Amino acid sequence: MLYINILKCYLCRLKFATKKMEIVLKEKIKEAVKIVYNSDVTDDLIQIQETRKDFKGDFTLVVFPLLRFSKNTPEKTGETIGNYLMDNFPVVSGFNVIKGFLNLEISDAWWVEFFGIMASEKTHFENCLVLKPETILVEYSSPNTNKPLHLGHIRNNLLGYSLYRILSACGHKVIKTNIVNDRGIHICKSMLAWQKFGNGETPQSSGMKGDHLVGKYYVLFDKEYKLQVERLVSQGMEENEAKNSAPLMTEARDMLLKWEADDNKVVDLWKMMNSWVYSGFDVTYKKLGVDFDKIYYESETYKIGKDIVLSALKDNILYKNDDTSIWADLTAEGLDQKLLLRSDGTAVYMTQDLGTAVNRFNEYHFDKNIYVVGNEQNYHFQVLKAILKKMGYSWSDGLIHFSYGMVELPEGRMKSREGTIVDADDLIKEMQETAKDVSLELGKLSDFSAEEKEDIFRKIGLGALKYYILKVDPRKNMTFNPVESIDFNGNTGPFIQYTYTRIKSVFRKAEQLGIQTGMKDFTGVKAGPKEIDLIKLLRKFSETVSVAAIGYSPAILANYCYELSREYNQFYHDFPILGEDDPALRNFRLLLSKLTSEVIYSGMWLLGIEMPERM
RNA sequence: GGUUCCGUAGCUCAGUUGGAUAGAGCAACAGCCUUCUAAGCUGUGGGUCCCGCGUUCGAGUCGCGGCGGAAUCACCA
Repeated sequence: MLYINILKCYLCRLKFATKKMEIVLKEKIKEAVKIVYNSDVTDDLIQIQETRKDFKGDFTLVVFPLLRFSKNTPEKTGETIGNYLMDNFPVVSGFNVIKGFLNLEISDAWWVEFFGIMASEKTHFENCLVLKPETILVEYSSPNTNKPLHLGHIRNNLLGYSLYRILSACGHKVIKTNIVNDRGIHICKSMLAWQKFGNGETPQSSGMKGDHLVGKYYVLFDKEYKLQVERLVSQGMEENEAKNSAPLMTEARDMLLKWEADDNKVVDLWKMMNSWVYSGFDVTYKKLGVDFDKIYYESETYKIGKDIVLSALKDNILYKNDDTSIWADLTAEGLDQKLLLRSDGTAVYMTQDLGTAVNRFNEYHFDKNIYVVGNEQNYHFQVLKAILKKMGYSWSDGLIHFSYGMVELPEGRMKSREGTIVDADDLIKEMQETAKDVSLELGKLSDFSAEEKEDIFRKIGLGALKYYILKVDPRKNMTFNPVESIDFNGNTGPFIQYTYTRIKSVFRKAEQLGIQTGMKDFTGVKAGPKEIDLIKLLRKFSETVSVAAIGYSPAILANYCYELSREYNQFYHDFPILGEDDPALRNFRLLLSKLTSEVIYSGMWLLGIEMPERM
């Protein structure tokens, strides 16, 4: 009899260990209700959640929904079900009922065994894989070529790149794309200012990064233009008219027309200045650690957009105004009229986005096309989708605007006029320097070469910056506080990196002492509550990745990494690892540490954050 | 005015499909380095979850109505 029980117990562990405990419990509880109350329950009535820390137990059944079957008090019902599980499901080692909550205790041995299975999985992403992988385009960055990247772009790039890694980890085929806004009146402004005031200055001659040089002339245009407007207003002209007829503005508009007419001189200037900007962007992208599989240029897609608009006009999907401008009427969709081609025939932003979307679909036949674009463009994407739908492109349902919030400074929005734009290159540099200062003060890296040290400072500085931005829910506007962002304690990237390096350090020490690591023999180990807490948290990794993918939220993953690091540090503080005399327990703790470091590494990797081996 | 998003501790933020006494970090104060990295750990204080009504066994979470903030509604991108 005893033998049979042990065998039964063993079988049920083996069978259930690889499944999710919640699912198994659900089945067992269904069975309990069937047998004890002679009723069939639907899945949604059985709510299992992890037991809150303040109570004893591992999983909790909310019994309120089951009262209709038991026709009894919550306490009695919980007790009945608890007793049934105790008798029929050996993994349950105890239970208690508080109010309407049945707290189930899972045997420590089960957790240890489950941990063994987790530790032998090849990758930690195995359980994240989706059944039906999709082809997903992720568009991010989308810079203008008239000024350098700033803090807002950093959030955009980090979100886009992390989204790429998270979706890929779930088995999707993800293509990273970037659309460069390389045409339009704003580009002409920089070009015109350079032509007029530049005296042939180049990145080489000035020693300036190309994107910064071009940005300088964009600002200069604005300055000179404002002076002209002021002058006209003081001569008695009305402000709006002055803005329209200021010589610099009319010249810029002329230039755009010439550009669209392929005027050689203008196109050559445009090519030269854009190439400056691109080489500048490349440097910044590289520093940020982001890249792209395919780069689109508006200058190449706006004509496709024009063709699409003209053909839709022929099909009477669009209409022509008296002044020959072309519009979409979206009032039936609850939106407004939208201009698609100006009366002079030139394209607008929407025109080229239509072109890009169609172009992309023809190229990739994507299931989803995710636009990582700020929430200031919510309306734009609503309109884009509506127009494509109207034009009969059924795949427009797969267009997703991943709308993220603005980055504000403590004193409000960044404004170029007030010079409060936080430049991407400057910020990266500052973060690295701060990392350097902190590291040197702590003085733990004295045996490293200068080059190795710089690499560590870079990882820490960027880790701090990336984590600071990614830990916030992408949909929300966030405040960037320059003082707080360089804090390396608490809920920060460096804290997580530090936890990782601590574990690495344990293994280095083990090697020095000749202690074998990676031993999976820990039979009979009695794990403590802290260790089981860690196992529970590690177990949640794959689920967290899935949730982050479905919700398009790297923040969920970032917060998970933090929680795991905190949990591990508590464990690390209270329990010896290498100092543990019992070899089985030492093996167990070593493996627990190893798995933790791997999960932290994987989680941070999905965020695009590099981990130093020492710090 | 229309549409969308947001409102949680002094500050910055968590809070998976509605669940128990709402959590972290920073800042403040008090402890812990002769032992695997103190970028760590432990403790104390700090809340009208914007307000009201509703839905129900149960609402920070869902619905409606207010209040407050942001974005947008361009022949700019």
